[in-house]
Amino acid sequence: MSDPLAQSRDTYRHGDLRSALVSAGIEMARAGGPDAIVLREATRSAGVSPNAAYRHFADRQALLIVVSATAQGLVANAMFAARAAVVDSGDAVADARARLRAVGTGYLSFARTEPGLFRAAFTVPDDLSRSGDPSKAGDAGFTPFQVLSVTLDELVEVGVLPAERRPGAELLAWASVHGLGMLVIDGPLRGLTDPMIDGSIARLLEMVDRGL
Amino acid sequence: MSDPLAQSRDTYRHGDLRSALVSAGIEMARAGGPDAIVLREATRSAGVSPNAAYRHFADRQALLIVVSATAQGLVANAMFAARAAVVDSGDAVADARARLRAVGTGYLSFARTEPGLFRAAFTVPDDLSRSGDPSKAGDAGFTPFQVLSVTLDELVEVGVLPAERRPGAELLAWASVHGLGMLVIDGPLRGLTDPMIDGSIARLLEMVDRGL
DNA sequence: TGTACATCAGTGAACGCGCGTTCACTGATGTAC
DNA sequence: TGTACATCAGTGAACGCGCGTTCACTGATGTAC
Repeated sequence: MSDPLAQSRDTYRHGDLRSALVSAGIEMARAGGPDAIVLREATRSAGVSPNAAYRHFADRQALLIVVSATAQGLVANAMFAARAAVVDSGDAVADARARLRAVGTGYLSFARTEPGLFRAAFTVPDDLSRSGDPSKAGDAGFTPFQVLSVTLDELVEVGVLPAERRPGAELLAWASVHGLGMLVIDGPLRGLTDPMIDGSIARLLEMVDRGL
Repeated sequence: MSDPLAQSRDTYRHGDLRSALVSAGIEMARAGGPDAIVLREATRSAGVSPNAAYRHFADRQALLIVVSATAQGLVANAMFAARAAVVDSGDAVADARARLRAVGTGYLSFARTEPGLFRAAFTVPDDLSRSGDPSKAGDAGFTPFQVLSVTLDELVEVGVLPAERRPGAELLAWASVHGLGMLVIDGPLRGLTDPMIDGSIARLLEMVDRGL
């Protein structure tokens, strides 16, 4: 538009096709979850021929994995932001517990406002062995798992969580919150009203706090 | 084979095409989850033309809903059986708690041994308003939700669970266990070894028991 | 008991669809001399 | 500074695929008289 030299080269030498495809994938996932990620559609919205995608991804699955990792980064952002929004009360114990609740709330808010991305993030072939993988980190550089981890560490430091119960505690907290998310966005609890969901979240987080 | 009159009539007047399609759907879901349920494949395995399905189901989605309900019945069976397998110790309190753990264990055993059916059961458009729907009941006539409910009721009767915490307790227990199941079969915890999973299940159920 | 007939569970053929992926290619770019 | 050339990100065309769904139909069955 501004550069007279750049004419029929808009698609040739796209510039950053890889990330354009990932962005398109994210938008498709947002709208319909991981199954809605369509390779051809991604190339279409990048203004490129269908097979151009194969310069950057081995196949559809490869794109899907990157989109999933990116979505995990977005979840991490939401968790991190919710954590950061907890204001210091001066009571270290209360604050640490409030931060754990905030992390859970952030996770579930994300699930509810972006169910498609949530499912894309956590419903794709890939395992915990890579849960520290930087590709899944958000802006702050943490993965969802790591945000939860540091929050639990603080509970130990502050003396709320006995050190011997700390190992593996991520799984317990994560499972509870994740299950509620899945039941609510994709499962049999889909019919719950917002206030009912809010109430359930609060009670669930209480249960985790008490039971950890 | 035995009846000489029944020759070219094997497909004409199939007899019970509807349930043959549901059975085929169950097998497909078993192998690959709800997305693997293919209408044409169901008619193929029933030995019938593709459009014959439309005599019994409005569309693919209608079959899917029935298959999902059937799968929920199978989950209910697993939960009920696990519950029934708890032997009376004479200590009513201990027994009630053991039954809750058994229900959770049964649920997660099902998830692990039949991940495809598990996902078909709980990942399909349908909501809690129908969670008492008989179509989702197993052999004993209970839905998964109902098996959990009666088990929680017993905890109240026995005095373990304060009555004021009873309402909505299903959601808390269900969410925790469901989340672990999803993370393990379909999510980032897929890489966990069986012993690790067993350990997590035990700890999760402890947490629920303590936190409810 | 026998016959006419309505019912309705199945057939056969076709539709439009869009997907993922492969092939041999082209031509703009950056690099070595 | 200019030229030859290798690189490699894109093109264009095609493939095979199987899906869900609709249409007008047929003929076995059960029912009414």
